[in-house]
Amino acid sequence: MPEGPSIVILKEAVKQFTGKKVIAVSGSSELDINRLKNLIVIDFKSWGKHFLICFENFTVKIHLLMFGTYRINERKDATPRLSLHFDNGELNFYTCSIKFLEGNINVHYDWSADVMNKNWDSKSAKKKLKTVPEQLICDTILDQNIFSGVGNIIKNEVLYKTHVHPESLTGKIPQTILNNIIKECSKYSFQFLEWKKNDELKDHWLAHTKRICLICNLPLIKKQTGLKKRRSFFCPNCQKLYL
DNA sequence: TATAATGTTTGAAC
DNA sequence: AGTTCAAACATTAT
Repeated sequence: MPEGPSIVILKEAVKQFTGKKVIAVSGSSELDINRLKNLIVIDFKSWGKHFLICFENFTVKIHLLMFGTYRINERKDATPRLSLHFDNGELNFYTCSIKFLEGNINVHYDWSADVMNKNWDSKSAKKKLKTVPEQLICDTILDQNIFSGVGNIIKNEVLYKTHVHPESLTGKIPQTILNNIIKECSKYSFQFLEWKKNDELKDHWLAHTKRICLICNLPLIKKQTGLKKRRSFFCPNCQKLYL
């Protein structure tokens, strides 16, 4: 379900509750979620895959992990982890991780790391890349402190589009190529957003889950790569291995 | 039907 | 002490 763009869709979908008071709270969360009752939602934000419900003195951080879902003004046939009721509707979250972040939200996040944030800073990402030259690029791209919001699908597509082998060493990739990877991580996330909204995301996949390279017609390799051991789909012929 | 997958944290084991 | 790795949390498409 959730890479960064999916959380942006969620954020846009709940705008109707901004400025509204929470009139009822329920859910299976182990946290003291009753503290939300009668509080006013100041804002909804996101940082990569984190969905943030901001109140005056603290923020609720929701992470959908791999299988999390939500419903707006609807319910699933399951117990919500968190359910918020407003006078104009309800917001239900299922199978997610919930945490409280105390105080000013800006203290908790580096907004420049989020590839979809207006403060996204590619130069800052570039500096961070320089600190991990020995790391495989497939792991580096999934590092949420560098490319917050980028998930495994985006990783595979960006590496295919930039012709870089996922097992390349970050520090051995030429600067121009690295710049292109950084740019694509953000650019592809916004394309992902539009395609997802139109329910046509999979139609645009060039490498992810694919078997044949569109460029050379040879079979793509499917392999768990890097320390993160996430699956990569790549063409060893068209994607250069930098070592 | 069994498997694997858009993810992350935690804590045991080494 | 640093690393590596499995477990845990589930759900759903193939």
